[in-house]
Amino acid sequence: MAARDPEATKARIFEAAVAEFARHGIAGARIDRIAAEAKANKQLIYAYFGNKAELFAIVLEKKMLHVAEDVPVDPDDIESWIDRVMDYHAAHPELLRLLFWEGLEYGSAELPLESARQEHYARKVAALQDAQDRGVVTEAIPAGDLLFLLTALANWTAVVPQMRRILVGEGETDRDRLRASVKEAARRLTAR
Amino acid sequence: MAARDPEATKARIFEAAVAEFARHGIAGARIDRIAAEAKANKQLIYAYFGNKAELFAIVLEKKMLHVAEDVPVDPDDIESWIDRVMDYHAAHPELLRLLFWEGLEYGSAELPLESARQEHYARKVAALQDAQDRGVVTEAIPAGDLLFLLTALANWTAVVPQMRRILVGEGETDRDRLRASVKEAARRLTAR
DNA sequence: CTCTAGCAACTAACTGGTTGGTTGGCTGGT
DNA sequence: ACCAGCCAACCAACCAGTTAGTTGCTAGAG
Repeated sequence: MAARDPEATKARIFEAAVAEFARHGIAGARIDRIAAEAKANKQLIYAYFGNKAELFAIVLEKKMLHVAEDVPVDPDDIESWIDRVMDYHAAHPELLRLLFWEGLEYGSAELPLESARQEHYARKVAALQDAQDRGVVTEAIPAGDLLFLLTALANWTAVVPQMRRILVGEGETDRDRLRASVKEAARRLTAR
Repeated sequence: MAARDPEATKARIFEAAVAEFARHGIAGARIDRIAAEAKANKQLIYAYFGNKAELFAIVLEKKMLHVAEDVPVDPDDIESWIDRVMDYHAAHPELLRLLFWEGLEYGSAELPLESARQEHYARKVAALQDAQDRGVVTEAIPAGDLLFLLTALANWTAVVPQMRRILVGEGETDRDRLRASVKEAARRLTAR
C-alpha cells in the first residue's frame, strides 16, 4: 500500500460514508465517524466530496447506478426480475436505507443530482411501457404507476421490519412464503 | 385561558413534538424547536416527558392508539378500505413517518408496546382470513402476507415521496390516477 | 543518476455555533 | 405562607466546516 494513494483514500471514505449514512441517516451521520472509519483526515472528505449533503447525494447516486446495472427491469419475466431485485437488496441492504433516509429527510423537494435520477427511472418506465405496447403486460395500470407499485411490493419489507416480523414472521420458511406471495402479487399486477 | 395550566402546556408540547419528530426524526428533532413551537420552556419538556428518546416513545405510542379505531379492515369492500386508509394517512401524515423513523433509527428490535401491536394486526388478519374462508377473497396469498402487501401499496408513497414525484408526478390529476392504480392493484391482489 | 522545486496528499488544531440537559430562582394560585 | 408551575441563564459536549502548515511523490534541470 502506497503512502499516498488518493484513489484508495477516496474509496475508503466512500465506503465508510455508505455505512454511516445507511445506519444513521443524514442528520444522524457524523463526519468525524466517517473519517475515523475510513482512517482518513476529516478535511479530505471536504476536499474530495464537498459537504455532508453532497457526500450523501454522491453516495446514493453511485449506489443507484450500481443497482440499475445489476438489476435491469425485465417486463417479459416479472417473477425472475422480482427475485433478482429482492436478492440484490438482501445482499446490499444499504441502498434501500439510503433511499428511505432521503425520502424522509428531503421529502418531495428537488434533489441534488436530480436529472440522473429522472433518467434512471425513465429507462425503467420505458421498458415497462414497451411491454405494454407489445401486449405482454396489462395496460390497466399506467407504466409509471406500475413500476412504483411493483417497487412497493418488493421493498416494503425493508421499510417496516417490525410490521413484517409481527405479520409475516422472520423464519426461513416465512421469508420464502413471503417471497412467493410477492411474486404472486407482482404476477397479478401485471397480468393482462 | 388560565395563566397556569399544566394540562394545556403538556398538550402543546405533545403536539409540537409530534410535528417535530414526524418532520425530522429522532436524531434530527430539536428540543429547542419543540419548546419554541409549543411556546413552553425547554425544561418543562424534561419535567413532563423525561428525555428526547422517551418523548419520542410516548408520542409514537399515543399516536398508534388512534389508527386501529379509525380505519378497520373491510375485506368485503377492499377498494373503499384502501380509500379510507389513504385518506387517513393523507390527513394524518405524521403517524406513518413516526413509524418509519422508528424502523430506521431503532431497527427491528423489540417494541415497547409489542403485544398491543400484535393484537392490532391479528384483528386485521382475522378479518381477511374470514373473507378468504367465505370465498370473497383469494386464498392464493396467505392472509398475513396479503395484509402486508396491501399496506405496502397504500403507504409506499409516504416512504419515497421523491420516487413518487419523479415516477408518478405530483399534480392533482397524478394523485387521482395513482389512487385509481392503487385500488386497481388492490383489487387484483384480492380477486379470486 | 542526483538534486531540488513544485504541487498534491495529508494532518492537527481550531472556529463559530449548536445541542441535550440542568440549576436556582421567580410567580401566581390557594 | 406555601408550593407547584414556570422561566432565563447556563454548561459541557458536540459538530460541520476551515485554516495553516507538513509530508511525500515526481518531473525536470544539471
